[in-house]
Amino acid sequence: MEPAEVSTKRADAVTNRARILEVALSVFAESGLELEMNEIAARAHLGVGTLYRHFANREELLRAIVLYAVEDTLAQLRLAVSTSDDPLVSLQALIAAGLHVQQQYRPLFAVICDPRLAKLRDPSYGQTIRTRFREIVRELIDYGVQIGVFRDDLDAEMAAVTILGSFTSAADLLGTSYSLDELTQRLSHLLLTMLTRKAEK
Amino acid sequence: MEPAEVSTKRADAVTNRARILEVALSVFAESGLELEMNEIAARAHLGVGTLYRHFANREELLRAIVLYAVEDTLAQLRLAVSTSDDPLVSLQALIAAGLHVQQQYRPLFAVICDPRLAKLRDPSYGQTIRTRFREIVRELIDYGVQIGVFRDDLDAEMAAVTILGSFTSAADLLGTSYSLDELTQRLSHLLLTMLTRKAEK
Amino acid sequence: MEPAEVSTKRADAVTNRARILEVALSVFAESGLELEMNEIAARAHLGVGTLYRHFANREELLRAIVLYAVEDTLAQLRLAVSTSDDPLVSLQALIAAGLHVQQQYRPLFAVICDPRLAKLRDPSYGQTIRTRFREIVRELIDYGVQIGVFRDDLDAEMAAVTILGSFTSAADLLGTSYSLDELTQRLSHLLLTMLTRKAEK
Amino acid sequence: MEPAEVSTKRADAVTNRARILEVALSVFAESGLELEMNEIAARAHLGVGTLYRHFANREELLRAIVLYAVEDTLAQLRLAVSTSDDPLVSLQALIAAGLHVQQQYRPLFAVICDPRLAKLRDPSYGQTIRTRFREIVRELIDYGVQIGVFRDDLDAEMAAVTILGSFTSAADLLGTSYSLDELTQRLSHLLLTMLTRKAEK
DNA sequence: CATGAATGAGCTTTCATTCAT
DNA sequence: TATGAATGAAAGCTCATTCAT
Repeated sequence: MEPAEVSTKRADAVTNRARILEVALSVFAESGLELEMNEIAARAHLGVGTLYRHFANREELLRAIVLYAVEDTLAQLRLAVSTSDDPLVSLQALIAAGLHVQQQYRPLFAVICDPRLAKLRDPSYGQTIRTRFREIVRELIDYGVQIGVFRDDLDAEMAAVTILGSFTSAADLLGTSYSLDELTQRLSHLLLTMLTRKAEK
Repeated sequence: MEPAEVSTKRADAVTNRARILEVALSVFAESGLELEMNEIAARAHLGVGTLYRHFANREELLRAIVLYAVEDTLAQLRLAVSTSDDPLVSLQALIAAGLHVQQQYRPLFAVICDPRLAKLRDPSYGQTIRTRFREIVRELIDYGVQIGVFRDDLDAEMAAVTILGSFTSAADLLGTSYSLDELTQRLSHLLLTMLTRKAEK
Repeated sequence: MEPAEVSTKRADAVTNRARILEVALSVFAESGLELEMNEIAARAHLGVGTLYRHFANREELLRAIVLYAVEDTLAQLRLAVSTSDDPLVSLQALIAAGLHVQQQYRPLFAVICDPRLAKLRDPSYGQTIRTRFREIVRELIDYGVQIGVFRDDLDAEMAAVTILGSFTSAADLLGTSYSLDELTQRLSHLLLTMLTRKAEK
Repeated sequence: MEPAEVSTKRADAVTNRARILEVALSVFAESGLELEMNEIAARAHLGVGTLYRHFANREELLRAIVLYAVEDTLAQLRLAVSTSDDPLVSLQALIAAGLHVQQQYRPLFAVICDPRLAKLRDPSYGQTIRTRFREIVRELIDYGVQIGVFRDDLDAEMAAVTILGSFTSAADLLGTSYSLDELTQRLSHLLLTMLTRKAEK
């Protein structure tokens, strides 16, 4: 059925790195930085030696995992933001993406501020990541303020940080009680309410 | 032989448990769930054997640490909230306490959603903690809405979650760039702005 | 019978380092630099963990072994040389000691010129050892020449090297065919013959 | 299909075996018995699989290396000895060859007495090698004594062993301080001095 | 045949836990 | 009762060997 299945071994070799990373990401989602090489090998139906052929050691694999998860998350958030010209629509998409990504890479955000991450990358790496996350949301807010959809009395940087934090805390504190859709609905509603200046008097 | 000595030893034992916990908390703040029994014993100037006299095993010590940190955090947040009848003042105090506690027990919040925590307690424990955190903030919001200080179009539960999340994310994403005071000022201003319905037009 | 046997555990702790070194030396004599931590632990009737309590890692243990064997060998050779004022007697004692030490620390001399030794010690270490070995024999020769017992037309440095080499090669090439005593007798006779100028004509 | 191609392949195969052995010898000269199959394959620009086509396993390769080095060394020593009818000239040539071969196959002599070598060959092999080395030098001495060039009061067997040992120890103990030529000059001078009975008084 | 990716036994090292002192 | 040396299960990593391509 699948033409990729024809050449079993050499083709596998090419895709094995991707397979390992895929498995490693899911193990990471369960165990965080404490993932075990043996477990990844077993789950990928590979010998440990094969793991070490693709990633020289545990650290390098962790680096690859974090890099992948961070970049993928950033990509998902950016994509969500760019789906529409309407900041309100973009925000909703961002929230959906933000909550979704919490499920996908559960321990990622815990790891971003983990002191052990510093050992994996140069110290500036964490700082850079944080800035990149903030900037995505911040640009959306700035744009929304600029075209008059969001209120103009916001500390955009802090608002971006609060929004990002709401993804994690909504998933953590309410994720077991409500569905992802419900959370998305309610968080969208709340953030839209607070970010827009309702017509009053 | 001398009863005075016995009671002294008892007193030492009590003191020891407190000292261990104190030391363990500071080790926890540095290393998270990966803390080592030997390090704690050494820093408490005790033999490991003595450690095991107070905590049957590593798990129990971790449970005690998390319990202590959680209860202390809840107490600090509750105290902050109860400092004033004015929800605006309470909110500011809550934010200051929330940010402060992030520094004090850095890895605690990362750990609350750590899959390994589930092994430490019965599954309902995490749920209970989450509810207790939410309720503190939620009551403040409800009260503020009730007396007309906060806007009445809020999803109080979700707002509570967002506020709690903003503590962690502000500390994580901006903690290295700004002082605790600055963060407190700016986050207070932002949240007050968004939670109150500004008189307009 | 043995009073040392009374206090079983704590006394052992004190002597354990010596026990490990003793076992390690005999394993070293069999396997050279390739000795295995597990084997040493097993032969010393200790858990591996105990090994690592006394020697931080394999390298440190190897360093200790080589240091011990080298110093012990040097001491044995020096002691032998200093047994008598008569260079002829000293030489015989040196030869006996040199052959004996070949049995005791078989792979030691192979290791002294092993490139891996350089990783254990600073590069100058090997050079220093070699000089110290040479000097012991050289001083004996110089003294013997000085008091007219050895012939005066010798390259003392090279003669020292040749004598040292004869210990290893005699043990290697003839050690399986003759007893240590026989080798000592014959090598002594040969070297005395060659180092002294027989009255002739 | 084409016989020409077959023979080409055959020729390649033969060349390959020689190339592998050549590479293996140089790796052996650097790393001794610890040589790695991958490194040899890489340095020979071959896949490991091809290595295993020529040598069934690591042991067999080691056997081939040692066999080659030993036979080559024996051949070089024999050739040196047979260059002249004059034992004095032969001895000088032997010394030059002996020191040269130390550089060429540095770890070979260390390995000859390595306990692990015993596993590579039947126990008699080492014995046989040792005898063959000894006999080369011994015959030279016997001949020299016979024609009155060397003194007649020598234990020829032990003298042979001492001469062989001087090659290794001169290379080990002085090889880093002097050139090969210098060592050859000085060792020749020393051994000639000691082996000949100087005309005196 | 040549290849080199895959394999896994085996080695070093760590650290929670025990127990003789 | 406090101590910390001893323990060994378990984790990371290497490298000789196999086998599908």
